[in-house]
Amino acid sequence: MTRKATINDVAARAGVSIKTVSRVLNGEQAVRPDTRQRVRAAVEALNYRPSRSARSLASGRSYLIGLLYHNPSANYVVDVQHGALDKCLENGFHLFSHPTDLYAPDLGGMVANLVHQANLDGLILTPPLCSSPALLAELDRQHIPFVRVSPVDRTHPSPYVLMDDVQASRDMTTYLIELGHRRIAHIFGHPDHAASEQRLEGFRGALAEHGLAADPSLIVEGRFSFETGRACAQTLLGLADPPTAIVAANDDLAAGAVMAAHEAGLGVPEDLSVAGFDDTHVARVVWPPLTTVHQPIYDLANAAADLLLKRLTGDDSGPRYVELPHKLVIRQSTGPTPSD
Amino acid sequence: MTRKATINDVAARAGVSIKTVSRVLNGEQAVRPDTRQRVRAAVEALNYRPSRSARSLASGRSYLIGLLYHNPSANYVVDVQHGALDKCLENGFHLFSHPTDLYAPDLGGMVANLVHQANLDGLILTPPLCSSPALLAELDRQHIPFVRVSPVDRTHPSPYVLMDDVQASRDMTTYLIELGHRRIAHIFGHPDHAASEQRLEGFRGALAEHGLAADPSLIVEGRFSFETGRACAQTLLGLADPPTAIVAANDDLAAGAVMAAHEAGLGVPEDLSVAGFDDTHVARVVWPPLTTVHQPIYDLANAAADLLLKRLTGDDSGPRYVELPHKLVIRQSTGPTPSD
DNA sequence: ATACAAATTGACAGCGCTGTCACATTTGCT
DNA sequence: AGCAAATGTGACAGCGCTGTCAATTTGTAT
Repeated sequence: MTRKATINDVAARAGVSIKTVSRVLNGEQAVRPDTRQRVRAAVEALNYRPSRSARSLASGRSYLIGLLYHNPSANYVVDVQHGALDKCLENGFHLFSHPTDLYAPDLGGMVANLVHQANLDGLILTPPLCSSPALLAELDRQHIPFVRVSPVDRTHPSPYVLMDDVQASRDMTTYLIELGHRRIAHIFGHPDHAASEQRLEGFRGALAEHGLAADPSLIVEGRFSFETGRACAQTLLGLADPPTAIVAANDDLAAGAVMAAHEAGLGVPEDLSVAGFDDTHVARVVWPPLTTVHQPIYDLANAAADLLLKRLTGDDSGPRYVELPHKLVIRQSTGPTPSD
Repeated sequence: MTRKATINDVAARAGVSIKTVSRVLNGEQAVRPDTRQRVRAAVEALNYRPSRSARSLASGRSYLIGLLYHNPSANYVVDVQHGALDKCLENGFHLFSHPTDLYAPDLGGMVANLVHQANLDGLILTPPLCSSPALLAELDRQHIPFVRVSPVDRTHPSPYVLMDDVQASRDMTTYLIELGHRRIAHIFGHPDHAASEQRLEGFRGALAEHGLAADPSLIVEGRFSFETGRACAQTLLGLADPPTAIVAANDDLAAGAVMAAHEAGLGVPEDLSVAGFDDTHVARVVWPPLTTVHQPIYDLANAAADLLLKRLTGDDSGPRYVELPHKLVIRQSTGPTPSD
């Protein structure tokens, strides 16, 4: 292996100046097709890769974007990472994933510091970080470009991608109603995650549409975790008139609810239907496998990265936001109303 | 917000040359304490952060290390990432996580290309990548420094961190034997993952130590997945003389086995004990929660990064490898032999 | 052909840092 | 006190690329 080729080697081989090589590499217009072709060939022949550091030092941009998350679900995180990473690599960027504490006293400052230290060109914010007003404000103040994944506040001018949580929840609830359920409970997600509100809203909407009363005792607040799901379900099942179905705000909660049913000697779905949300790994690893809403996490992240990169490269022609479709995944944790 | 401070600003403020600032920043010895102090104060006052690109361009190093994985378990991946990232940040490095296809035709070339393109200073290899001879050979050939997490081949000269899989498996099996089990099955992990062999070895060792015969029909090969665990357990439970306990090579397999037991109408642990391995999220999310071996993934990755960074910064004084302790986590999926 | 605008291309100066090497200052000894 | 050996410090030349701006070539309308 010889020394790594530099732009000078390419220029020499193509018989042009380094500036022209630079032009070709950066897709600038003012290069004649045959010159462009010659440069491309030289790049190919030398297996030349521009140095990120040099390019970054000279241009002021780092070709690095950051993905920030504060999320207990490893599957969510990994899917988001892959979606964003693939798009970045496709465009010659790289991705830094970084766990970030939503509750940090000076969240905005921390993040801004991270951005400067690593010299990031932009950020992808996932829930619940994307709904921290303090963070958004600080990023705006420092002119740090960012996109949001599944935000709730659609008024902020930054680009975002999302799916329709309200509609997805409404669909799921409707599905259960159509199975014959009348007493349907909801385990609320987590107060920090604005999506929780939307899932509740969809739940209520479906009930209302079908003329079902919303019994307040059938709405209990979890924390997006297995343990809280279990506790909430225990509460629900201990009611004088317990529900025959539960719509949980995510899969972990649903898994906890399934466990509580088992513990109470109830069969799922014979005695109790349980629906999850997100279609994470867990949904296929509990017994019975969960009926859930498939959230296109990879695609959301991919689209988010796309939106951000377009901004960074000065292409403002595209849309400011992207909405991706959800899908109901019917598995075995839901069934008809118990016939007793 | 004014323009970001550069090394020149710091030097001016401290009344020294930029070279001296550079010395202080890089912990070089030849600087008098009071000078050092003055520089530190200036850095502090200006909230100065060296530019990664400039430093990297000038020094040839990138202060970036890569974490490569090919692993279906998101929890494993996320834990490894955090362990490595924390250590990197602690040392002014950054971490670049990258999924990598073990089966890629030219794995070595792909990785070498990635390393050059992103200009990585070194790599952390997780299983099963760390046991690809072709990959190791190519990295050696290109003089790319790397450390391995949980390797099996201890003869390769690269540093590594691991826990004792054989002993852990032996401990788990012994635990089941002490609960009274005599017919104990093993669901083998995945042929690509060398740890599988070790877990099998520990299993066999424990049996032998207690004078128990190893019935070949009680050892079935899974693929570290929920689905294969379920299928394997179905096979085992269909045997004329089925086992009363199963030691699975990871938690997903164990979760699948639990599901198979449920489907067969067997209670866990009343009729069948099931033990997992790794103590991932899944272990707490199935019913009943799994008895398993806690693998200190975060700590392993942290130690791996430490080993690598020490090498990179020229400190060869430390050990070449680190072994971390495992721990049995007893939950509710295991119990005494059924008394029938 | 001629003049002029437009399209291409190149020369060159940095970007902010580290490595080299020369110079200045101290220290340890006789 | 006097000198060599440490020790501490600075000047300066890049690292490989992009931005600026000027120079050159090409195309087009006379």
